[in-house]
Amino acid sequence: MPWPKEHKTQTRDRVLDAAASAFREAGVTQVGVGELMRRAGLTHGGFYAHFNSKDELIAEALAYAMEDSRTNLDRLQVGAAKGLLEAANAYLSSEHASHPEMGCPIAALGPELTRGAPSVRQSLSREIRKRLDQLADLIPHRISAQRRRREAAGALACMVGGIILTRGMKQPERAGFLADCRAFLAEALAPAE
Amino acid sequence: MPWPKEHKTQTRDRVLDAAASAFREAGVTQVGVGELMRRAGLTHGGFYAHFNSKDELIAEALAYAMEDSRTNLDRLQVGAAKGLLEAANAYLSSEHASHPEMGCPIAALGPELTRGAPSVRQSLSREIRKRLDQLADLIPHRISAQRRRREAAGALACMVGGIILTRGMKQPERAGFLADCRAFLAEALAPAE
DNA sequence: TGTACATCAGTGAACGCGCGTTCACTGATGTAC
DNA sequence: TGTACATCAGTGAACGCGCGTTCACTGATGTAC
Repeated sequence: MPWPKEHKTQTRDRVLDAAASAFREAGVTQVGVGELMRRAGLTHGGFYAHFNSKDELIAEALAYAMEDSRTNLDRLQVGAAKGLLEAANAYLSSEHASHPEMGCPIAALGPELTRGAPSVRQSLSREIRKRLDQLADLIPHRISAQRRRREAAGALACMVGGIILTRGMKQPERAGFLADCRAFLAEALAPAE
Repeated sequence: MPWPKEHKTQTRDRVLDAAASAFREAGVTQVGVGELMRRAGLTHGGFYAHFNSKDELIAEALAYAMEDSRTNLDRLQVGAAKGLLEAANAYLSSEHASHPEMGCPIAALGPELTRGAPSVRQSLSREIRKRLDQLADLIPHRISAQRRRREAAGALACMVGGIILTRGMKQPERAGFLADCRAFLAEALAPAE
């Protein structure tokens, strides 16, 4: 083993990290393999020593970005989410709206990923299910499972749609719209918790 | 005037119509000028007699698609929307989820358009504002304007996010998730109307 | 009514460019002696 | 300790391809006589 054993893994992770950011920032189709390798400090030719195809990278970068965005959103409320509404409030923040490259990949790339390769769609559906389960788990377990599932669905839809719409608006309107989304959810989720 | 005066307008509309469908189906970056002209029964070279650039077409196709999707969604509930909840139910339908090419362009292309040219972003923000106003207008006017605005915001976020998430899921899970979103909104909007 | 003409919608070759992928290679590394 | 070596992570030229855009042209059309 002529190289330190972790060396290749570390390089691969650097590419994955660069991809997760760049994709969320500029879109999956707009960012090329060459650009990603450059961001990772390498040249384009080495890419295929780490991934079989760009599609394989996209599928993996999605899972990586989901984990990354969860960490970043948790940090926004200093400490892990105590409830569904707190998680939604951190998600529906101006910080999140203005930093897609650190945020939720479903909001940044959802529709584009839906049109992607089967492996990408597979990864997307798994990540959505995971996120829904995580959110449902933030609701007190004395509430019925059916109701928890429904509230998680409605809240996640509102969160993803809210951030996407905010990013489509001009600056002065954004904060008010986000506040409206948060207030809407606060009222919708109030009776259940 | 060697050609019928409406001839050029009609051709232009055919390109616009083809673009509105193709973009929503496959994404703005994935559909080329050549493909669009082919769908309109023409060759690629003629494109620039009708539009200054692909970006200009995208901006116009967005407005065209918004109008088209409103017509299609109205048809889903046979006759115009009587209230915000009815509009949301038509929007959060399996038909809409499985036919992006006829549906809401924000759900199909939102994030991609946000990264587009200034003219595209301009068009997007105008269309979002318009849609919000239309939805707020579906709420009885005895309700305060502030509350109507808030409910329109929350509902549209939930609608857009709901369809995007549904499209990211595998087939067996979709119907249940859509039903959850509709039930969530039915409860959230109930007290206000 | 029939013909010559000016208009201009649409054609298709060509442009420079960047994409994803392949592959023969280079050269930094840890190991063996 | 010092040197020769095998390994393999990373390099960069090359591939075929499709993109958005330009432009000299063709040919269908309504009009003028």
